[in-house]
Amino acid sequence: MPELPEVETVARGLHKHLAGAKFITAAVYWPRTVARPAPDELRARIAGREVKSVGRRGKYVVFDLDRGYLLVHLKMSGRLAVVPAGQPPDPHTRATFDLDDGRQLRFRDTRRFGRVYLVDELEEITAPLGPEPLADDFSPDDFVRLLAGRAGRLKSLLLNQEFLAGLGNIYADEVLFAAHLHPLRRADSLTGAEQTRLYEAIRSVLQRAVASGGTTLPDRNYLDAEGREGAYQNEVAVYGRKGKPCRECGTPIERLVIGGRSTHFCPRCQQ
DNA sequence: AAAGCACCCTGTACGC
DNA sequence: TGCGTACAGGGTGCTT
Repeated sequence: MPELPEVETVARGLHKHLAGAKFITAAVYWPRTVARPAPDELRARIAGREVKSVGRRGKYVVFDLDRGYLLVHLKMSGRLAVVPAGQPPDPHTRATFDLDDGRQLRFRDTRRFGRVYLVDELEEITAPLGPEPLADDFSPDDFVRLLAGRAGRLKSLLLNQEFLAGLGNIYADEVLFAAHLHPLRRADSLTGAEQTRLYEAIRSVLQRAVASGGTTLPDRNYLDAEGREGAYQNEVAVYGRKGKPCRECGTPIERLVIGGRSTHFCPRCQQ
């Protein structure tokens, strides 16, 4: 499931291959994949657009074009890859973008939840997003201010992209374990020390996961732009480990559902 | 502000 | 072996 570290890894891989490349046309095989504008209009407007750089905002892959932005949200199963000219089509391809050198950017997405956007201004899509947790200027004080007045459960809050951009179900659970905080804790009940611990956990878990190239679980729903697996699955402490011993204290990991999302935690380490 | 839920989808795990 | 069903996930939109 692509979250911040996976999207970051994909964006870096794409930047390597696409910086300076020029689109000539696009094809849309599943119309709903293109959220805006209409698929026909996207095809017309992408022609001649050059990729200045590829980056990330929250869980969106952002193609910074010479005019406007192409954004892709991978959701559950989306994958982006650049393939050589003439490569035979593969299953679940929802949209393709032809480059003027013959190569092709492909968007595959088995579950069809992923979305593509072509907009003039980045903010048209990213305005509701909270801050970037790994930004250099995201300070502990910023985080404390963000928490102020939040009465919800920590797990739900971490998943809220308007609170903080980029965490998904896996890393939210990993962050709470690293911070030794119970997922059902109310955000406004944290002591100063706990707020700091949570801030540090968010930063360190995400940094380590980016350094590992993300998490590829056994379902292999995530592969980077080059088709490689991540390595952070080897460091996962709680996610998907229900019943297995906590790596710190040996207590069996428990699972409960919060806000409709499965949540994994150590009942001893996260009181 | 927060919580709960249906919805969008499909591959997979499970029970019979 | 083969079938049907439940479930997982991120995000949106709706209701309470």
